[in-house]
Amino acid sequence: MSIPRIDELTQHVGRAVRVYGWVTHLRSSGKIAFIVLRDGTGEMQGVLVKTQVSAEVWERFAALTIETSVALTGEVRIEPRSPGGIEISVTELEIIGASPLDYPIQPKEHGIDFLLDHRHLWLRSPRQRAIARVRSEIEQAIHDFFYARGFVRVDTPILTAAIGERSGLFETEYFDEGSAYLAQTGQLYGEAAAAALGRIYTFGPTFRAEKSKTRRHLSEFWMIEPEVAWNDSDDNMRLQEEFVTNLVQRALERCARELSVLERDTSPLTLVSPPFPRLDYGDAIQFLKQHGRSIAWGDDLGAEDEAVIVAEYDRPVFVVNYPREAKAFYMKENPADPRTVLCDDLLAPEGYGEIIGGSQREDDHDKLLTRIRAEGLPETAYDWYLDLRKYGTFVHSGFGLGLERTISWICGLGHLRETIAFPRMMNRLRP
RNA sequence: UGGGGCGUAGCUGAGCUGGCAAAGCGCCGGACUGUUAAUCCGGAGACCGGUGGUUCGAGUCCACCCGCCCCAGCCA
Repeated sequence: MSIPRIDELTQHVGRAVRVYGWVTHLRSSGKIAFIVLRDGTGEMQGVLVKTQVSAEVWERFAALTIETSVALTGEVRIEPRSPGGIEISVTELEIIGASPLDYPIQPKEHGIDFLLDHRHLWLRSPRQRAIARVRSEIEQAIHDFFYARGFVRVDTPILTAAIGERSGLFETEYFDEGSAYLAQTGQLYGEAAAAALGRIYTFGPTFRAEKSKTRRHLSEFWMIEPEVAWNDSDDNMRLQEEFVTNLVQRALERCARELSVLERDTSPLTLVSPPFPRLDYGDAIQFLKQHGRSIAWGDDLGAEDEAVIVAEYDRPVFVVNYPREAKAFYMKENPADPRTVLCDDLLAPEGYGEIIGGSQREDDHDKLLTRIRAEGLPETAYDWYLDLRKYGTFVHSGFGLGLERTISWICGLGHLRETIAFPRMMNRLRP
């Protein structure tokens, strides 16, 4: 007897099979009973008729509960009335693992706190499965995109000395070396790798100990950070718009079913194509003033400011060349206006905000050292980073794409916490 | 960390100016041979987040504490 997965059942019509899975739904009408079974690849329905099964099987059905794991044996039929379109006439029903009556997740509304407390079980529900599949598809698309363009994937350390940016760090003891910190970015290591390999990208978890409680922040999130030797800031933005367009297209092509489960209106996504508008920071400030925002040159853009800008366009928007003080120390001074740096933020439409931060990197050794000192950063921690400018400096650029923010936008979600299997937030370390 | 909101049955959630704590889902018992979150009849299940206070009387008013949600900041 063959033991197909549910997504393979159409190849077994007319034959008897055994299918393993979890009971997601039970219905009974006296002498006929239905079991909806889920195995991760799909859903199907088993039907039992009392007069056609043994008394033992009928009694076993009566004992079934939601999320019991079972094996159903019977002949496969095409059946339009079945969820999944396929049905098994059950002749044998084996209970693998019983499930008590208090299974907490019901097919109804629950509060978010309750759901996150039961995240390990919530993952089994259709919406969460759809999001997980979109995430997996986008991750694969990322690797495919860079592989096709000759990029080398480089894995950067998670335990680091104090380097990176200014926001909060998670600290831990590290042998005799004092404190280690969970990485906020792999970028600096990516720059070293770019000098060795030309075009690289990193793909890994990053950590921020900021006490932020918003729909757009997690303590642990995954970031994709390409770094390309000899790319200037314009090359960098062209790579970004091509990359983001590619990911959106991939989701539209390969995740139509999942996006439908998520009730995502895909029409805004179909508009995403290069080139994305580029708005100079100074022009953005002018624009915001004209729209009644109280903002001055030098200020960073707030969430409301971003929303006003994004509302003007039907696709992601670059805001480029911010004032130096608003940005990280490693960004290259803008030759056309030294008050600013060669950088870009990519703002996603529909209120999703920043999904990418990118820049050309400062390749002048002395200017970089001046910046490190001006920010009061520990100079000794950056000696190796300065070496990249000492031994054959090179024009290079890169960016960081927030995976969860990108998934949240593509799936049309209200909060980052659903985009990752086990989200880490300031008040949530379990499950 | 600042501003706003919320906490009532396993879950969701009414409860007005203080006076016997709704309902739905789930669960239990019963009916039903094609159900789709099945339907119909019956049932159990609540020290109303905690501590103190006001009052003849507090889920309701007050103080403090705890927890959560939303917004802002930080950023991806």
